[in-house]
Amino acid sequence: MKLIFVKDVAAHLGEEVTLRGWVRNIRHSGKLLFIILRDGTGELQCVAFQPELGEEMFDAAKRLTMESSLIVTGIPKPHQKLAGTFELSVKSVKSIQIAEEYPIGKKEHGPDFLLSNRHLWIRSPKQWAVLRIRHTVYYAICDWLNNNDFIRFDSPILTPNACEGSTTLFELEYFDEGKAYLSQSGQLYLETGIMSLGRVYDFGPVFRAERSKTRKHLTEFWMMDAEAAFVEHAESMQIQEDLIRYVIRDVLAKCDTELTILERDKAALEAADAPFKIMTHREAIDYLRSKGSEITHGSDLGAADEVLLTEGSPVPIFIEKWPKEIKAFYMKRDPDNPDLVLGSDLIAPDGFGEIIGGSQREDDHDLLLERMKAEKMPLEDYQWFLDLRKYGSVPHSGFGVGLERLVAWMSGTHHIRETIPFPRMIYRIYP
RNA sequence: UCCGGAAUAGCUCAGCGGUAGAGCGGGUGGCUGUUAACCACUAGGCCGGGGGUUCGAAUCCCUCUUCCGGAGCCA
Repeated sequence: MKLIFVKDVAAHLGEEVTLRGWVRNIRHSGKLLFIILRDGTGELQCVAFQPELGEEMFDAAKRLTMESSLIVTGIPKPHQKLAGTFELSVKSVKSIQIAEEYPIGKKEHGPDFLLSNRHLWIRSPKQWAVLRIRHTVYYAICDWLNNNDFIRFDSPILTPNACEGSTTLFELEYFDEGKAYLSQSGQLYLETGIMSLGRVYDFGPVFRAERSKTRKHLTEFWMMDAEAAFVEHAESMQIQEDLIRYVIRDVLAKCDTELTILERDKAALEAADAPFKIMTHREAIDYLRSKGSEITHGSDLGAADEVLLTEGSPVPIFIEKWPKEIKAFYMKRDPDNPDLVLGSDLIAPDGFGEIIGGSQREDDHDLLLERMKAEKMPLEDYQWFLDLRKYGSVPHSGFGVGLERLVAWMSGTHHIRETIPFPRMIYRIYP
């Protein structure tokens, strides 16, 4: 009994093999029975013929229901109807458990029902495909960083203070130390890491207690923050572009089946693997106004503006040099214009929105202190951060990639809630 | 938090003043090539909760609850 996975059937044609998995669907027509088996690596049609299986085993196999678990032995052969694919000629079927009436049917379902059944929904082909793309994107990011001298430097999730001070944090009691908060970004800690390791990154869940209710927001999401010493603004954007283009190529190379299941336009992804556009914030506003937007200079881009801006652009667009008022305290002033900061947002095509936020950091102690005072930040909580500007300060830059948004773009998934196994949103914490 | 929309069978929906419907899923039977298989039969309902209007309400009005979509904030 040779145990194999569905993905490997092509290598075992004509040879008796055993597979284990679940029933995606089952059909029978008299003495013929078709079981669509899935095992995590793929799907395989298993064909059982009553005279070959014997009446007893055939009748037992007919009692399998959708999502029943089973062990099936047979011989892989070319599919009789679909050229280029394979099917299993069944010798024996053994059920492990007969599934009860499965809640998720073959017809469409509403999002509320599916999210309430997320623990089962993840078995569906599109969810399977998205989660596999998530895996590929995650490791592509790590691969690129590891190959470009970045060292993994895990930042804490429990923190004594806010990173940027702007967004609402989840708060909890921390023994006798008072309040602690769930991290919304590991960035400030990463800035300490570069003074030891040169280039560092972290990758983990971060938390925002904002009452955001859009297809681009979760309260718990995964972010990769990278930070590099001696890297200035323009070089940082180049690093971001190289990283994202590597992810695109890796997803195209490894996830062809998944992209097909999701009906993702692969040519559009291929086209995105080209030099990214760079616009200043001022240029972006001018462009948007020329296209009919009501946006004014000095304002942040709304969701509709992001769509309008990237319309017709095959590649993502960097928006750089933002007004200092609407960006975080730690961003470095533009030496050519003190009203601007050397920050950039990377906007993905097709309305998938901002996938990276990055900037060169303020490395001058006094300018940083002045900015923190202006923001009325509790300075005693940030002495360690200010220390970095006292002991060998260097120019440095960093950026944060939102994993789910990147996966949404790669997979062509409209709503970010499908790009993480168990999405956390303001009105949903189950399952 | 604000602005829209929705709630009817397990699921997706139709019905929009006059006896509660379909498809899928479930059950029973039929079929040797099915692809969300097909065919026949069958079970399954406090029409989201509360209040009103009416001879009569799933249907009209008020209210509450829940969910969805969008905005803002951001990745």
